[in-house]
Order: sequence, then C-alpha cells, then structure tokens
Amino acid sequence: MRDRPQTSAPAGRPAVAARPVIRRALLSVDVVLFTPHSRRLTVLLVRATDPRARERWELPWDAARSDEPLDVAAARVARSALGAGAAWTRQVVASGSEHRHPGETEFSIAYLGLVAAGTPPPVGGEASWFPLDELPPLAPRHRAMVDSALSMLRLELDQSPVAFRLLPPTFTLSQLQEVYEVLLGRKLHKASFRRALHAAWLVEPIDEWRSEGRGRPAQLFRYAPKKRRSGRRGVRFDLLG
Amino acid sequence: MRDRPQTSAPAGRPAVAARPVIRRALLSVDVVLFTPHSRRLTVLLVRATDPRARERWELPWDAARSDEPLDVAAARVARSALGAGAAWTRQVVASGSEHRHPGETEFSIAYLGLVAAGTPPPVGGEASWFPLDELPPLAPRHRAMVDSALSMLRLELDQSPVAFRLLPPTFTLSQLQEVYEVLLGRKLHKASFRRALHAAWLVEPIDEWRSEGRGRPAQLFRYAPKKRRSGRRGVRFDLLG
DNA sequence: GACATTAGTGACCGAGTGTGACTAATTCGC
DNA sequence: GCGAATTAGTCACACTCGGTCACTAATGTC
Repeated sequence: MRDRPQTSAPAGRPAVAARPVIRRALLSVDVVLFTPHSRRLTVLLVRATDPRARERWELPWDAARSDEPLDVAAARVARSALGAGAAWTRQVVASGSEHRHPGETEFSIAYLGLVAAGTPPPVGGEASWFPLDELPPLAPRHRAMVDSALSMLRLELDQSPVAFRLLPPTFTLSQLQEVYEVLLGRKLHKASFRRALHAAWLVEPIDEWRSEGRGRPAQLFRYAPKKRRSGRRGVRFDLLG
Repeated sequence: MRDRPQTSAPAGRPAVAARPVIRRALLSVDVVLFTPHSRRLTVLLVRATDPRARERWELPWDAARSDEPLDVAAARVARSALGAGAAWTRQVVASGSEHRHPGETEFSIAYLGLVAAGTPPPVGGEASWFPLDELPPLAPRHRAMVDSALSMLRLELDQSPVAFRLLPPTFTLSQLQEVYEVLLGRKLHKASFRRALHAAWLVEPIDEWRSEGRGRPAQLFRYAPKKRRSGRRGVRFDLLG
C-alpha cells in the first residue's frame, strides 16, 4: 500500500488545472479483503491516502485505468495493499453519488477478496486487519461496500467451493468446518456438515492423520471434486426476503 | 442522449486531441430489459446510436452522470428506451476493457430490468423485443451483459418475489407458474409448484374465478405474503459449479 | 487408570420434493 | 344432449435431505 504510485491517482481530469486542487479520480476500484482470524472474520483497512486525514482508515483502492480490465485492477490493488495476492476475488457492486467516497471519486466498483488464513498485513502500520464488528468509522461508500461484500460472500459460499481456497492442500474436516463457520458467522452441526460434504463428493481422504494437542487425531483430506450433480430443483419460495 | 460534458469523457488520455473526435463517455449505464412474450423470454434492443451503423442493434444505454445515482440512471435509460418504466431493476455487473462497448465507452455498468408482460415497444421501429435465442449480433460487451443478466435474474428468482411483478394484481396460479417457467427456461411440475407456493404463504385466494376459453375456470389469487421463515439452513454443497 | 477432549458415525424424525394418478368444471364437436 | 377434450386442482406414495441426539474411538492430562 505504501508504494501506491501517486501518479496513478488522478484519472478523468485534465492535468492542467490552474489552481492546485485535490486530484480526483472519476472511477475507483475498491477491494474488501476478508481473512479468518482466530475464529472471526476480519477486513483489511489501510490508512487514508489523503495526507490531511492520516488517522482515518479506508478500504484499499485506486483509480481505474482505461486499458486494464477491472478484475486485474482489483488484483493489483489487493496485491499493493497486502503484499500478497488474494486467493479469490469477485466483483460485488458499483456505486455512485448516493454515498461519499473517501477519495471523492464519482463512481466506484467494489471487489471482494478472500485471503488465506494467517496472512499478516505488511509491516509499517499502513494496513491492518479489523474484526467485522469492530470496524473504525468509514466513509459511507466504503461502509456500504463492506456490507455488500459480506452478503455476496455468503451468497457465493453456496455457489462455488470458495472455502477450500483458504486452507492448505491437505486439511482436517474440523478445519474446513471452522472456515465455513467463520465465513457464515454461525455454528454448524458436525454430523450434518459431514453428511452433506461427503454426499457432494468434494473431498477425498488421504492416508494420514494429524494430532492437534489433545483429543483423537483427525484424518487429513484433500479437495478433489468428483461428481457434478445436475441440481435440477424446483422453485424455492421459502427463502424470499 | 449522449449529452455528457466533454471534459469528463477521456480519462487516462491527454484531453488535448487536436482533431475532432467522436464524443465518448467514460462510463455508461446499460440496461437489459426482459419481458415474457408468448412463452419465451425476450430482450429489448434499440437501433445503434452511432449514425454510421443504424442497421445494428444494441442495448439501451447512456452515459452516467456524476450527480445521479446509478440506479436512477438505469431507470432513466429504461424509461427513455421503452416509454414506460421497468417493474423491477437490479445492478448486474460492471465491465471494462475486456470487451468492446458499442459506444466505445471505457467502463460500463449493466442493469437488469423486468417489464410486465404485454408492454409494447414504442412505435417507430427504434426499439424491438428479441427472443433470447434469436438475438442479432451485438457488441461483445453487450453480449456478455445479456448473459450475465440472465444468470442474475435466475439467481434472484429464488431470493425475492420477482415474478409477481410481471403479473396483474390478481392472477391464476397457472399464470404464475407460466411466468416462472418462462423466466427459468424450463417446465415445472404443477403439484410441486403449488405445494411449495402454499407452504410459503405468499398468495391468498380471492372469491373470484376466471374462465380462459375451454377447461375448468381457475381461481384468482392475490400476492399477499404472510409469514417470514427464518431460513436457517445448512451449507449447500450440492450446487457448486 | 479416570477423565477431559476432540474425531467420527449411526439412527431417528420430520420437512420438503418429484411424480403419477386421480377428481372437478368447463368448452367443443356432433 | 352427450361424450371428448381441455384445463384446474388435489392426493398419496416414495424418496431425499437436514437437524438432532447418542454413541463409539483415540488421544492427552492428571
């Protein structure tokens, strides 16, 4: 984050402004990076880029570049803020004048990113992981982005095997369940979880066990999706909101 | 249309082009309007705005305005193309340089809209409904928007009572099922459909029957959601893609 | 060795769903 | 008028799925 090139900030405004004005981008790409942290979901925030408000925090963001696809820009912003890439990213929402952006950009496109557990923020105090329920005050547009990103993440959890990207290649089922619990924000029942998991043929046991302190050692598994269920189901009227 | 101030159009590009250039918007709002039409889902297309390519078709779109929220812009574009408003709109996706836009805009935000069945396109031949499987060639970005909008529509169908907005205040259950079938693109089983519908307490019978040609007259219903089911369900591993 | 702790499975129950067959009420053709 | 065709609506059966509790298994701690 600290090495964000200043030159990339202002797009969309002729560089020949007569009086010195805060350089504003028309369109920003903002990234909501999530990672599990001691059984809680945390968000990466960086110190405000505006030098007059360095004590404030904001989501990592940068101006969009016209020759760069949006998902590439999001990956760039994530890598620049974190030092490492996100395990998975997805576009969340675009927003405009209904909420204020900390960089005063007119429009913004928010991306969601998942980061493997245990990734530390870069040194220097420029970036830090904040638990979801202890976020500092954010600009309205960033606040809305975090909420949308969380909804999108939980929606996406049912659609694609996102959780496996937060784990090492081999893992125990308890680890996997814990990841799901952190991402969903609620406890799951062990037997149901395993039954559904095995029915979907997503994991494969390997001939290895791991002992984590006390208790019976757990068998290790590998992500190895086998079948594809067609999933032709009826209409669901029961989860209308 | 296209009355966006020139000053904000070209970002990332020196604004001092010497020769007269086609006015380009940096950010467009594009709308994919769907309506059912004789048991098929159709999309509204308008004639290309570029006067040099009037025989081509494209999605309705316009430049975003910095003082106008994006959803308001989408509603404006829909109303301007159709003459009437859409029954429901939702943001779909933002895209950039990975696909070409017919107006050569650098970035675009696509909206999805549903229009009540039977709404005719405005006279003059400037706009027309095309069945989904008989679309004329579109610019790549518009083609991708249609596909994304369709996915989003079907995803949203399970989440909110969208289908009811395409029907008059009172309707028969066969009408409702037909709307669902058109939107989903597949047949549903009558008994399952009604059982699930009644279990969700979404509709209420009124003391009126309607006879549509031959066959037994159908009872009329009204959309009247009663309960809210908490919907605490486990993880779904079975519809991973 | 008793106990706490974690892993893993089996069995029951109730809700939800796919399906086919049935009844009900109307129009059409003769 | 009467039966066939057509559309509306319901019932019953089998099966699946998900929540829950109870149990066994294997380890560490004291």
